[in-house]
Amino acid sequence: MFSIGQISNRTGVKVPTIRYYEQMGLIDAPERSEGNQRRYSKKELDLLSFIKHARDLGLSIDAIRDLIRLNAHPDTPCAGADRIANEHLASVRLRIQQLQRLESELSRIAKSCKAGVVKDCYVIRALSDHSLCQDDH
Amino acid sequence: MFSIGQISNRTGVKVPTIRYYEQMGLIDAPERSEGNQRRYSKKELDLLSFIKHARDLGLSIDAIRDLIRLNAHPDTPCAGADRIANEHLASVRLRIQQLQRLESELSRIAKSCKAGVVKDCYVIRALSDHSLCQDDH
DNA sequence: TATAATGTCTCTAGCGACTATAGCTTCAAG
DNA sequence: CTTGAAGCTATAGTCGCTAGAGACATTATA
Repeated sequence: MFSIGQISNRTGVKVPTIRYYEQMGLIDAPERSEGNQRRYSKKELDLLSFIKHARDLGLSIDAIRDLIRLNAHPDTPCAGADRIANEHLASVRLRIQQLQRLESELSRIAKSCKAGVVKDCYVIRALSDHSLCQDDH
Repeated sequence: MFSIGQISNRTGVKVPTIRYYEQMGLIDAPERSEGNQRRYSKKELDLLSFIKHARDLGLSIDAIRDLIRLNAHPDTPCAGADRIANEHLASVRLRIQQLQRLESELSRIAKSCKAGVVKDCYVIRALSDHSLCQDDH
C-alpha cells in the first residue's frame, strides 16, 4: 500500500493533480487509512502511470477516460483506441505546422531589427503593419 | 467614430474579447455615446490591430502590454522589444521540438497497432508501458 | 413615426488542467 | 513525547477567452 506522496514520487504526477484526477473520475477513490489518508495499491499506481504517459503525449483527460474504459473491456474491438491515437496525431501535426509558420514569421521579424530606438524598431513596425508579413496567418 | 461591432469587424477581434482587453488594461476605456456605448477612434482601431497581430503570433497579453508601453516611448532603446520577440521565438522553437518528438512517438504507436481487440492493442500497451518508448519525454 | 431587428450594455459563470493557499489532522522518526 | 513532514478538505486563482441572461440603445424598414 502506498500513500499519495509515494505514488506521486513513483509516477511523477503531483499530489494535488492525483486528487484532481480522482475528482474528475479518471481514477477511483482509493481505500483510506484509519486516519482518512488515501492508500493505493499497485494496480492504481499502474493506472496512474498510464495516465501520466498519455498526458505527456498530450492526450486530453476525456480521451484518456475513453482509453481507460476501453482497457477495462479487453475483448472489444480496439478501433476506438486507434481512432483516439490517430485523431490526436492529426491535431499534433496541425499544431506543428501552425507553429512552424509562426516560427518563420517571428524569426524574420526578430532578426530584421537593427534599430537603436523604439521609433524605428522593426519588431514593433511589423506587428503594427500586417502588410510586412510574408504569409497570412 | 466606430462602434465596438465595427472595430470588431475591421480587426477580426470578437466583441467580448475587445471588452476583455479593456478590462485587462491592454486598451484604454474609450469614449461613450449618449446611450453609454463605446465609441472608438482610428487610433484605437490601429492599436487593436496591433494586438490582434501579436496575439496571432502567439505573444501573451503580458508581452503585448510591454510592447505597447515601449511603443508609447519612441525614443527609448528598442532592446526590450527585441528581447520580447526573441524570447517568444525561443519558446515557439522549443514547443515545436517537443511536439515533433511527440509526433514521432505517437505515429509509431498509432501505426503499430494491427490487433483486433483491446487486449492486444498496441496503442494501449504502449501507453501502459513506458519501456516501449523510443525516447524519453 | 412606429415598430422590429440588431447591436450593445453589465454581470456572472464556464472552459481545461491544473496550481496555490489556508487551516486543520495524521503520521513517522528521534 | 515532541517535532516536522505529509496529508486532509475546501476554495480561489491561472490564461485567454467564450457563453449566457436580461436590460437598454441604435438603426432600418413599413
